[in-house]
Amino acid sequence: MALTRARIVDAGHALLREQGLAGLTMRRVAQELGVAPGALYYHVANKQELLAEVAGRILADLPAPAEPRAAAQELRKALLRVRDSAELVSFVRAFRPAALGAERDLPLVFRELRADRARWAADTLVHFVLGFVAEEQNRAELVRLGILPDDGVDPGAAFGYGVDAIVAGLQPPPARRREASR
Amino acid sequence: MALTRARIVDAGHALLREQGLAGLTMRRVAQELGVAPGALYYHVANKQELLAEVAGRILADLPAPAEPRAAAQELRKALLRVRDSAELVSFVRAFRPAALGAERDLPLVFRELRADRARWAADTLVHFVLGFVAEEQNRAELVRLGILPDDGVDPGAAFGYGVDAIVAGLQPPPARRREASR
DNA sequence: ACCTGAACACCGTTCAAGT
DNA sequence: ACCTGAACACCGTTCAAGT
Repeated sequence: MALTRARIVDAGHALLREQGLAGLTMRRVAQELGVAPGALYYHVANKQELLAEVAGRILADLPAPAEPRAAAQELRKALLRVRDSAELVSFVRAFRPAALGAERDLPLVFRELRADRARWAADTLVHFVLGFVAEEQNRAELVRLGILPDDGVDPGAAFGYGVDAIVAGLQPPPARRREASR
Repeated sequence: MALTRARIVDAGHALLREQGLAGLTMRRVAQELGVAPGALYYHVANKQELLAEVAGRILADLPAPAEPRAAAQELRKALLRVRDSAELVSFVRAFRPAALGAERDLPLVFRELRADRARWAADTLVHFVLGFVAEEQNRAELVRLGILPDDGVDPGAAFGYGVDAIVAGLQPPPARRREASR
């Protein structure tokens, strides 16, 4: 079975899901594929490039956003499927600005709300989601390591509260507001 | 000069400021202090504990928040003084929940706005700030490495836009709203 | 073209031994 | 009590050499 870029990304994706960012090393990817570590560098320039590719996989099958609150919920759901993914996506967003999955189309949704600042509005919501889920996943890792007890609290309610507030605040200014929620 | 916990944290803080998270290693901290790496472990349990202490330093001299928007601006300003600090603070928040600096007092500010959900409201704002600044700092690191060109765009305006929207959305529900901004 | 073997310059952490 | 020296089990990346 030939070593390909796709197989390397698959192995990286699986490793991230199962072991988190600490378990996603070039050497382990190589081991998983039964090749020497150096072999990876024939198909991938460096670890950063692999991480970018894996981040793409995580957001690949996000449904096209129809409404901001649903989009935020879907984004969180996709992130929670893979350990440490919020941190990774934040990192990759820094050099692939907003070209990730259906998150890319979020400004289109906000265009109807406020055509002037659709990009800023979408980024505001996304930054909240990433900040929220990053902390959520960091805590989950600490619980897994036995450093923190599982307090059994579901963060979903706090998340929904934040999303509702932000989407409400992103509506056009109070002066000419029409159908705030729907 | 005796090796103390405080001197170790100082060295870690300096290293983070100057070299970022990648430059903050136990071995470099030891080198900076002229001791063997193992010596650190007599004063600090592990790297994680050192990171938590450094995060405390970063937020130590935040002014007490009087108003949400000012608090968000101050938090961003404090974070931007130290490379990679948003990621670090997010990590530390996961196991020292909201015990960091004056950020701790933010719920008090929101209590006047909506006593019911002061904690969630404060966290919503903080998660946005951390998500925003994390991406901002990740981008800055990539520019420093020459991987990304400096596009010269000031993120301050986008940040202010997001903060304004979120704080507006965090007001009590539209039905009984009084003096939304002041 | 594609991969191996071996190396280089690093990591965090532990621990016997010294003082 | 406090620190050194040396080791252990790792990293990402490079590169001559093989096929």
